[in-house]
Amino acid sequence: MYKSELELLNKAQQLAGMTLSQVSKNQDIILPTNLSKAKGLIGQLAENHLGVTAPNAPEPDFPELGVELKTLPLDIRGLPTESTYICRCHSQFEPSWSDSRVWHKTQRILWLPIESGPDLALGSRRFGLAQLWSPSPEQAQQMATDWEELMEALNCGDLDQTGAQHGQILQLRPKAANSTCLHQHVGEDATLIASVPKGFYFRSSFTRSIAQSLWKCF
Amino acid sequence: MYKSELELLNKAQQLAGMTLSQVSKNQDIILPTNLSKAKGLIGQLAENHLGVTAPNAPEPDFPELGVELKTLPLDIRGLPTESTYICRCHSQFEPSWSDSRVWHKTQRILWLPIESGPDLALGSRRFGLAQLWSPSPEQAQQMATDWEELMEALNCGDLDQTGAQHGQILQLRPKAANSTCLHQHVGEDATLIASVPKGFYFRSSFTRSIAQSLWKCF
DNA sequence: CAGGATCCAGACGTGGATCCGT
DNA sequence: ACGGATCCACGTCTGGATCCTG
Repeated sequence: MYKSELELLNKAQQLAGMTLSQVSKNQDIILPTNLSKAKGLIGQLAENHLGVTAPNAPEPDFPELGVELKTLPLDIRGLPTESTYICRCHSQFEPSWSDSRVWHKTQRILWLPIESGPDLALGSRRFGLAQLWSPSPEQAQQMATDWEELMEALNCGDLDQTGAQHGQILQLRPKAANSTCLHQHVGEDATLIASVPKGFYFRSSFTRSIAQSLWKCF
Repeated sequence: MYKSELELLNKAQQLAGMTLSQVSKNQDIILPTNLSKAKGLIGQLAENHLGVTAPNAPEPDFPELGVELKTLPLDIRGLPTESTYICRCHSQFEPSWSDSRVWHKTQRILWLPIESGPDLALGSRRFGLAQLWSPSPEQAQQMATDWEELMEALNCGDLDQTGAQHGQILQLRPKAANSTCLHQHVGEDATLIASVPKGFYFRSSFTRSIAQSLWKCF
């Protein structure tokens, strides 16, 4: 659909200053009073605006450009307070970092800021100025290290070493309908290990540093 | 749910003589004028009547008994005119016939006859007398041979040898939303092969022979 | 009329994230 | 404020088979 990153960026930057009320009206969508029962709504409004064709695919949102779209909720200080979901962790069939889903999803990201906070009515929240981003070489190196350590711990069955405490940039967190869900995976010695399904996330400390590097000039 | 085959059989035989109108009314379901846009309807009415709990599971409909439910449409002569779907063919992770899904689905079948034919209004079609069935030793042997030949051809990439012409009892046929769907599978030398997703079926000639052996005495 | 093509309902899985107790 | 727990939308897959054309 998009022929270049610039075309995509221009389209995304159209949203700057628009409220969720305006954007949802354009799409004939009625906003709920809060996000508790519609946690992915803002991301989907953004996807709709940009014409993402295969929202649920295990590839970047814009496969032809290799670009992934992420909304980035910012509090009144202009900083993210939450971690950012990247993708599921399956632990199997991922031989190396450079073939991993995490890497493919994070090579090139279109960050779309959105005002957030418990006291801010949904309809009046405004989008900010979208920006394209890639990890710096140092960041990419640290992500690789985090990923390899977490994957090795998983594959060895050291579930102790896979908690949300581990990893400097990446962390593993539960990713399931609820804590009763179990996912089986195969350990190094072919034993079966059951645990709650997990996903890779950017730590909120990392998304905070990204927000500062991108928008501190304003 | 059912404690014995006999209990299940009794429940299924309650349907004998009942029309689709009656059965669908009991379930508050409105019949369409024909099956072209609801091809699985009769099977679902039967499942509902018998209280099948996990209709989409890759196991028999009554796991505690190892029994699979199949409706069997019979024309005015009392013979099936169509093949009977068994299960999908994935070609991988199925080391032997006795561990195969085909075998697990066909060891023990509860056949539920239903009147059929293009000139017979849906609502007036009647169920027949349900009967339990297992393949004879000779039939089981032929099914094993068919399965092994088809699976080997698939795994060698000899797609020519996997058409609906092949197999005396079993046959492979397309099983997909449409012919544009592709399924990747891994050949013996780890090459990737793409083809339309396929399913295992009983040939109509085989279901005809079953119908005769079961009901010729009436 | 054999064999390839197709259709629906409902379960399941993935991507979208935020919620909320300690 | 950390980190475990949870919620929605919707695309995909599976099981239910019959349709339909050469």
